[in-house]
Amino acid sequence: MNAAWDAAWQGFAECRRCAVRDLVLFGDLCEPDFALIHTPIDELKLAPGATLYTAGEEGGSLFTIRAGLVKLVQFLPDGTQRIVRLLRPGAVAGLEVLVGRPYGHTAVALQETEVCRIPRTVVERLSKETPRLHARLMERWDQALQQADVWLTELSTGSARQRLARLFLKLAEGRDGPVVLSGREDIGAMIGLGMETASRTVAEFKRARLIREPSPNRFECDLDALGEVALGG
Amino acid sequence: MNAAWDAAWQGFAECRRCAVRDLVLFGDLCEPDFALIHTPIDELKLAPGATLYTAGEEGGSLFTIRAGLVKLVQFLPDGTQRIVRLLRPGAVAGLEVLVGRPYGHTAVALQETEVCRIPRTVVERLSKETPRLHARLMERWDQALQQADVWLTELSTGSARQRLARLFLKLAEGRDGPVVLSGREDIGAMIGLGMETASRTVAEFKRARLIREPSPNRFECDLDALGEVALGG
DNA sequence: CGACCACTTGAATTGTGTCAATTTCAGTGG
DNA sequence: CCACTGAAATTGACACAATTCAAGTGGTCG
Repeated sequence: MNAAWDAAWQGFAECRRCAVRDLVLFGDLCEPDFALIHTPIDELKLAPGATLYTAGEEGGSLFTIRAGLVKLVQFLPDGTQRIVRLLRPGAVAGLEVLVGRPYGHTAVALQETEVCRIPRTVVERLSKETPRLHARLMERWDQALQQADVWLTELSTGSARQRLARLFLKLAEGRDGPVVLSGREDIGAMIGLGMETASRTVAEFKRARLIREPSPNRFECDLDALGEVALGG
Repeated sequence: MNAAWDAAWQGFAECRRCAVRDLVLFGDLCEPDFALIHTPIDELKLAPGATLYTAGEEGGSLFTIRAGLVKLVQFLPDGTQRIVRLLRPGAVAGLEVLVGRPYGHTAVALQETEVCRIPRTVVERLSKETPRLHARLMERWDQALQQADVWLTELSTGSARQRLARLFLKLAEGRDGPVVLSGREDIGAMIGLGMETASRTVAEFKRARLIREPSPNRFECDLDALGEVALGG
């Protein structure tokens, strides 16, 4: 199954006029730089559950997330899966292709998601010509690394209640709408717990009115109360 | 307490003649590039337990590890600490200074360790002039990120026995001598377990002859047997 | 309507955390 | 030389939290 089949092609990107350009990779480029982009940059739209790429694939492209939410999944020797990171708008997926590695994770959309597919060659070419891109690239590496550390210290440490509370806080931060997820299984895979424990703890939070779930997998959170739980227990 | 006090100054580095140059950051530089290094690069020697830098410090330098072993520690809100990564020869510590962030961790030597202190300005200057350094830098970002993922999936998942087995395997890989560590507390902090559980599990491994500890904190490992435990339970 | 799927809930089991007592060992000073 | 001290490691007992297995609920879609 080719990953591209999951994605609907939306058109060629006009980076120059991109609405979220300063969020993403090409924010600092100036007019002459754009002339260096010779390979088309596709805009893709992913339905929830669609696979962007699969671990082990030799990837020719990296992706900037324009809208939505993407999970990076890693499979353990015993078959179970663990969600290693979440990518939100502005983040970049597949940076590892820049060092010649195959994709290290499987990337799956959790919501309606829009991405730009940037061929590796484009980044490499720009990288040689303009130093402006370097800063952005390093910021993205740093972003990813910082998030990895957070997941280890905050989402893989402490009791189930603490982890779940921190997860909701993370997902809610810098956003006003509800937190949208994709099921109990994924919640467990993010905080390193079994599905049943995740379900139980979510139910408990609902009873305690820390969260509401007006429609399936859409959560409204009481941030202050969750903050208490995240620390205390 | 200044972190520099923990370190003994060894001299100015002669990068051109560095014995491990191709391991580290400047492996691809050619003769004219070295002329661009105007700020001295110090060589430091750290005793076990010495602090290289502290989380939150505004760091002016990054460090390449020439020999030894360094832990990156992050402190949790409740005061406990978690070891997020280990740096072995060839790795780079403090990459975050390149994006203008203060150090994100506290870096502490676990063994006798040698490092080179490279001022941020040197890297930035070289970065502007030669693209050869970029590839190396990205490799190091990638290395760190990959290790972060491994720690999450292999050292923070599964039973205490599995985690400990995987830890020893990780530390033993690509090396022939014994695995040298710094105490049970640290073992626990690496695999996300309490000190008592770490101690108990180490004792159990010794009884089962999976490991031997001929002198304190030096471990000889039966890799095959540990491999079994890492998977099965 | 029945099949299927995700979620919920229950009960028993196991593992890990916690608190506390004890041992070992290296270092210090009488 | 030996008794003291303090730090790190070990061990035991107990409580509790999470996994596991299993049964049951609720919804959606053919």
